[in-house]
Amino acid sequence: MDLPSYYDPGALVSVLTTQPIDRLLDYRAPEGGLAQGAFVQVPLGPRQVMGVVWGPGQGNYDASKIRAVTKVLDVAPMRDEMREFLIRAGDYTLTPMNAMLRLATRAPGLSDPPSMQKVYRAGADEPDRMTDARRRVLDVLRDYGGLSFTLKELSEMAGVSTGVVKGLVTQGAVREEQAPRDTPYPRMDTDRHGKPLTDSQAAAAAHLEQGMRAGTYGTTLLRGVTGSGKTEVYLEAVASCLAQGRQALVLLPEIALSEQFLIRVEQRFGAKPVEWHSGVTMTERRRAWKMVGQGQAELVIGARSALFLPFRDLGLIVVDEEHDTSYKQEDGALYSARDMSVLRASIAGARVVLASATPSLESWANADAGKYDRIDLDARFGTAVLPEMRAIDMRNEQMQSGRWISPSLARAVRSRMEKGEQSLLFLNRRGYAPVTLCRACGEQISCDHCDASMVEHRFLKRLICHQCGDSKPVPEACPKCEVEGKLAPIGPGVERLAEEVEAVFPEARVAVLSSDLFSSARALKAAIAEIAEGEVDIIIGTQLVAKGHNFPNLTLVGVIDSDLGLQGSDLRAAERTFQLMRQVAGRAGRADIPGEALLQTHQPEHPVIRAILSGDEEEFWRAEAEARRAAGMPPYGRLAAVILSASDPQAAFAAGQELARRAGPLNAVQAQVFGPAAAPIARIRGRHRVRMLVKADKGVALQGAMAQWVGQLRPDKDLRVAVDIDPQSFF
DNA sequence: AGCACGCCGACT
DNA sequence: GTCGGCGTGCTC
Repeated sequence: MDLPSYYDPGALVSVLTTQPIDRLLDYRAPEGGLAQGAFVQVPLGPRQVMGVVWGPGQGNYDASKIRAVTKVLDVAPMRDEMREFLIRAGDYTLTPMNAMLRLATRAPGLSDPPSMQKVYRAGADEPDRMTDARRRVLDVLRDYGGLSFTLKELSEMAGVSTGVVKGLVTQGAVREEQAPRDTPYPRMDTDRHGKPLTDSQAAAAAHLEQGMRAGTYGTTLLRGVTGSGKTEVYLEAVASCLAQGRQALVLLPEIALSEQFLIRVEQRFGAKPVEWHSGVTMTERRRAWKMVGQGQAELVIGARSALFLPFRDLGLIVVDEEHDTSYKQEDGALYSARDMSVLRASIAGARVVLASATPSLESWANADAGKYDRIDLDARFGTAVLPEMRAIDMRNEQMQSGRWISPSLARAVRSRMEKGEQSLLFLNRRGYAPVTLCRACGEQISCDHCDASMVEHRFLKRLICHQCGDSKPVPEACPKCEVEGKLAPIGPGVERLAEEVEAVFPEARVAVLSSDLFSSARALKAAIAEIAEGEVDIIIGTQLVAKGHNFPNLTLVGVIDSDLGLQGSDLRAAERTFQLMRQVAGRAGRADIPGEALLQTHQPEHPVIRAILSGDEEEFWRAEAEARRAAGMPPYGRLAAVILSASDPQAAFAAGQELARRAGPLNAVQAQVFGPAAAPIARIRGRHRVRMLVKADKGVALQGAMAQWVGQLRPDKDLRVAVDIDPQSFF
């Protein structure tokens, strides 16, 4: 597309706004003209809204009604590369452009004039009387030749009160100036050296650096078992990218964005990188967004939304824990941050590193097909070795009812405790009990708004719906038959497991790591630090512990229910279980003591359990890939889902049936339609959900057909239609 | 998204 | 009579 780079004052331009209007609006360029891609504020009815100059005016609107752009915002214009990325990502995910623009402008106060602050630098005059305190202030300013500081910084550095600085200002020895509050980030020092690399790490790093030097798009799958030093390896690629003067982005699942990780990056590059995630303050967000756009932020460590930052010259995207399902989620748009990273990089001429101990089948298949390079880091860093993994066949264990720790597992834990080592009991279920049943009438307490079962949380003394977050006190009597004292918890959650641990190991120091038990990230960090220092004998944890914490004294991992996630009709269940177990097992024995992982299972001969125990991942992937290929399932076929939701269940279902009848656009591309059927969670927040599934061959232009197909539904205020291309769960 | 316009029920 | 419910449609 050939667009002019500049529009003269009074010229017609088309503007894409963040308002849900599915077309461009024409405006007149203001005094001073407009750059292509400029971020602007424009009048829309009685309001002022944000937009981007998208191209020349379309001229299809009554000229007398066309208004002028109000003002040009003080931020770098959108680059063509970003524009193309938004268009293609929007086309792929069937997301309207205004929603794409909202993703790309998720920083507050972009329309505000640049916020200023007072800064102080050396002045021309000498003070009339020199004192000790004044001397120190002037020394600081001289030592940092020409730099300026805020009042607080300067007085603290000089060790004087702010009054001293003010006094020097009236004397003319210090100058007070206005400077923008959004300041550039410190430069990364790529000459510092990281931890010494092992031979295989050095070889992997060299491979990535060679790719970086090519200066063109390319994706590498970096497969490395836990503790193999993936991070050190990809930080070398980051160093090489920064040394070329290009920007780098490291994406992490939100939960893995820990202080620990940031400190590691700071140690490597001598300065803090830019952070981008939900916890970052408004002012910092705006600063980050602007500086990234000006190329004055070199390295961003962020959650998936960081992918939409306006990089000026992006050279590398690292997607760490690339298999993590939280990369695919809705925040206004349904997109996979992993796939979109590859798209963005291919447009920007950047490299991608997909890092994981347990890659997604999609990435494995892309590497297998030669679309991605692949590097395997198998050697563990230092002396640590992979844990020994064994199954505990629960069919042979003497289990009491209401107990979940088998005698074999208990023996193993006890023996670790005697040696002063730590054990982790893993159960991926928050709360006390997943189900509360009435023993009088059989009623199961479920959420009033969703179809999910309410989970008892005994620490909080409430029943909580894990779907919508609604909660209520645990009732005394059954809400259906009103019999008192007959409600019984069924099945284990981590809280109940903690109770059992206390009964079986009364002398043990126990910590429960579950996201809902910590009010703040700080509390969680403190608990993790305590565990790392050996203050705990037995750790009970949910999925939370499967992500990158290092507990050197942890030598035993017991998986309470390895069968959780094997059953069910979700095609990805096997893959998820495999990944999770490899990761949890990877917690054990990271230091110099060999670890042990014990999986409690009722089906030790299940292929997934066997593959985990054998450690033969390639075999697992190959078998799984073959099954998917035979079924025409992703990544060897394509899927799309439609979720229809309405307050009236009949309305949602009727819309689904209408779509099923009018499948013409899909038939045209030989796609099959399944459904309508109740969605996995058929009710969320009082809205009834119906799901349709579309299956097509790979290589089919599915988006166009889907858009046409869904477009046949006449708009209705109550009915909501969401299309999910490449859904993660299928049923 | 907002906000105005507009066309029908219970109040001063 | 008229205040106000929120359905419908427009915003360059």
